[in-house]
Order: sequence, then C-alpha cells, then structure tokens
Amino acid sequence: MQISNSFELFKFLKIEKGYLKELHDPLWWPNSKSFEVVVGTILTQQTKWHKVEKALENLKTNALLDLKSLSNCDAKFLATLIKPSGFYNTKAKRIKLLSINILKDFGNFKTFKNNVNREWLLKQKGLGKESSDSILCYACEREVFVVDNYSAKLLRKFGYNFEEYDELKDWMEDGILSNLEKIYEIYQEEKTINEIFARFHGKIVEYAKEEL
DNA sequence: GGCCAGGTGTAAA
DNA sequence: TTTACACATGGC
Repeated sequence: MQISNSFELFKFLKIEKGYLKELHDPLWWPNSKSFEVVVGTILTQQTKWHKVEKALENLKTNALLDLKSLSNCDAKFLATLIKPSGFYNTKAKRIKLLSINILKDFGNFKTFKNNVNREWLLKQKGLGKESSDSILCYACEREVFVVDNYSAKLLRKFGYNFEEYDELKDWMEDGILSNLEKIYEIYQEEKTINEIFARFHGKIVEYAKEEL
C-alpha cells in the first residue's frame, strides 16, 4: 500500500479500516472545546489516557478543574490529585502556572479560546508543539492538525520519514486542505476544517494504538 | 520484571 | 544544534 498525501491516508483509515465510526465526542478528545482539554494536554504527556481520566476525576471531585481554583491552589496538593498521571510534581507546577498566566493575560477561558495563538502557548512552561497544537485544535477549535509520535510512526510504515514536527504537520494539513471536496463527499455532510483535522488525528491515534 | 504511554525542559558537548 | 537525561505512575 502506497500513499502520496495525507488525504490518501485519511481514506485508508476511514474507508478501508473503518475506524471511529462512532465518536464519543465530535472532536474525538473527551469534553473537547472546554478548559478541561488544556489541563488534559499536560496530564497526558508521556502517560496513558486511562490515568489522565483518573487525575481529571480527582480534580473534579475536589472542584479544582477551573481557572481560578487552579490558579489559587496549593501545588503540592494538586500534585497528590494528579499522581496517577505520573510526573506529578512537574505537571502540577505547570498546570498551576499556566492557569495563572491564562487568567492574567486573557481573564477567562472564553477570551483565551478566541484570542490565544501558538506563539503564546509555546512560551508557557510545559507546552511544546504537540500540546500547544492540541489546545488549539481541541480546546480552541482552530484549523490546526496535531502531530504526535503515532503520526510519525504510522507514516514511517508508509515510507515517510519527517525530520521536523512542523514538516509533518504541514504535510498532514496540506493533503486535507487540497481535497476538501472529496472529504465532504465521504462524510456526506459539511464538516468544519477543525472537525476534520480533529477527527483525523484521533483516527490515527486509535489505529496506531491497536495495530502498530 | 522490564517496557512503555495522547512530551517537555534543561544541561551539557 | 544535537544528545542525554530527568520527570514517575501503573497496566501489561
């Protein structure tokens, strides 16, 4: 099997593999479009999602899963709550600091969501390219494709070796944007570019988890 | 019991 | 600019 662009990869997963016909969330990421995604991007770093769910559950139980509460919380206490997700001391400090900065620079999540850009995110401690793009795509509903180890691994299977993160990201985005009409035909309905990117990335993750 | 997961920051060379 | 390493849990 050979593919020459990301649209062909999309078809491979969507049609031949039939992955993710039913999604628990329209954008794949649980509780997408919410502040929870921002916290989740840090929690999920180098950790299985199952354990992130536990950590998020602990935050909810303690009424900590919002900007103001996290900004004012004790980082040590926060660390105990997110312990299942690993790297808990580091993640606790970063989640608290990020919350403080969002509050300081944007005032609330909605304003953050509508105005933040990649540059601002990349300056935050704990947010690299993947986490920043995840926030843009899954929390802020932007037209950004998220690249991760799964994407690189899957593409390697097809003979592609991308050196740079952004190189792979552009390749993924370009192939989709150049074939939007065909994608609308496959979905049988108009989806936003954000939705297409979000679901496609999710598809890659689910497929790679099971079969690579 | 070792390996790895929905990475990132930092400190060397 | 590249490489090495720390951060840490828990499921398999």
